[in-house]
Amino acid sequence: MARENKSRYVILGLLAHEPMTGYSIKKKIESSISNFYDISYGQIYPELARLEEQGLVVMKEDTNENGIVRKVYSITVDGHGQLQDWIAKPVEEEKIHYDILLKLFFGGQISVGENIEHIKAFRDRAATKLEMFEEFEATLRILLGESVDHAYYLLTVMFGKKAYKAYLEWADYAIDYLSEHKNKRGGCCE
Amino acid sequence: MARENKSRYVILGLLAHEPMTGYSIKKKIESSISNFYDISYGQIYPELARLEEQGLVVMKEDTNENGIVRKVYSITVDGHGQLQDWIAKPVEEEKIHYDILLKLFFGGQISVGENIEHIKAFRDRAATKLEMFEEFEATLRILLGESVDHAYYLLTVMFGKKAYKAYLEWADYAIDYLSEHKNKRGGCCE
DNA sequence: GGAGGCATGTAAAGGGTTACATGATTGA
DNA sequence: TCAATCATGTAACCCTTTACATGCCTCC
Repeated sequence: MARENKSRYVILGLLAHEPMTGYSIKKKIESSISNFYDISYGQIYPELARLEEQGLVVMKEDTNENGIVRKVYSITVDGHGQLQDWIAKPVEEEKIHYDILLKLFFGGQISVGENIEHIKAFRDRAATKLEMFEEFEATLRILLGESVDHAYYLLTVMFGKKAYKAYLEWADYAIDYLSEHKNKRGGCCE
Repeated sequence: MARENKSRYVILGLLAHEPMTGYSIKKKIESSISNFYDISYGQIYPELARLEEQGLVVMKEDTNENGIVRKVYSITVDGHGQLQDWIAKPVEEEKIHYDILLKLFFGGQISVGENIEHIKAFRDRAATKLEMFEEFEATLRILLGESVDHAYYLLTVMFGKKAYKAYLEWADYAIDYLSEHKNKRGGCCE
């Protein structure tokens, strides 16, 4: 995590599809991969400037009828090359970095009830996300013929679906488990 | 992610169990929560100094028979209070931040074969981790009576088990899916 | 008139990794 | 003797978030 400057490749990846402004890059990320990736304007604009300097993207000012200027960026051949190199490189090892697990690991420091509340909140979020991914899946399966990209997008959505389904099942299990234990013995902190 | 200085609470959490040196804190993390949390010495030592300055831990120099000094840190009442406050606070929303999903989202930029290779590598890692979690589970179920902490530890292990099982199933599905597509149409980049 | 979206940025601060630096002990 | 483990730290650098700053347009 952190060493590789993913933001630059995500930006290049989106520009490989179509020219965009910094603002639209942000919006696109929010509407597509926000579940797997985050970015802020504080990263996008300086990164676009750097990419331009290095010749990986080119900027064209687009003035509309009202005289408002938008900076539209397009990917160059060099940029495309670096993008492909990055995508083809071996995938970084993944790690589960969830607050819930860290806090649960130290769960003995608070009451069983508080731990259950934490898991319930997690459970609700997982349920919402699962629904969302299921809707995405339905939509995508209809659009599937249109472009090869949709197949890859679908695979990421399927990951989300299967992952959150497992998370939800775990949460139900964990809540049951702790509820039982809470009843069996009074607990140290109840 | 990032705004809350988790490292300080993880350190406090471990010190709540027993006094430790910076070095042993690192080792403990590696042998227990390394799957859910990472830390480096570059974080531990300065953080311990800060915690001491703020009175959340106290340091005692422990000189052994050879005259070697170890700095052993213990948590204070204040430290314990802040630890509990943190654990009791609502859990941060979790996000799936996996390189594999980012690269797969841009999978159309490389060949189907390369994408399959990426997923296979992911699959193998998931299989290894799943096995590891299953072994942890078996060990923990035996030790379960010893301490309340083991129950919470078990829950995090169960999460790992269920998560990686789902990841593994997804990977098998994704490999099949792409293999089929590869055979159906030549693909743009094959 | 005001809210919300479009659009572009900067600056400070914080969190975290990597590399460097050092040195003793222990077991093979 | 050599590698590994115990043990403590610093410095540079990078990535990222948050907050601030600005201004136009459109729709209600």
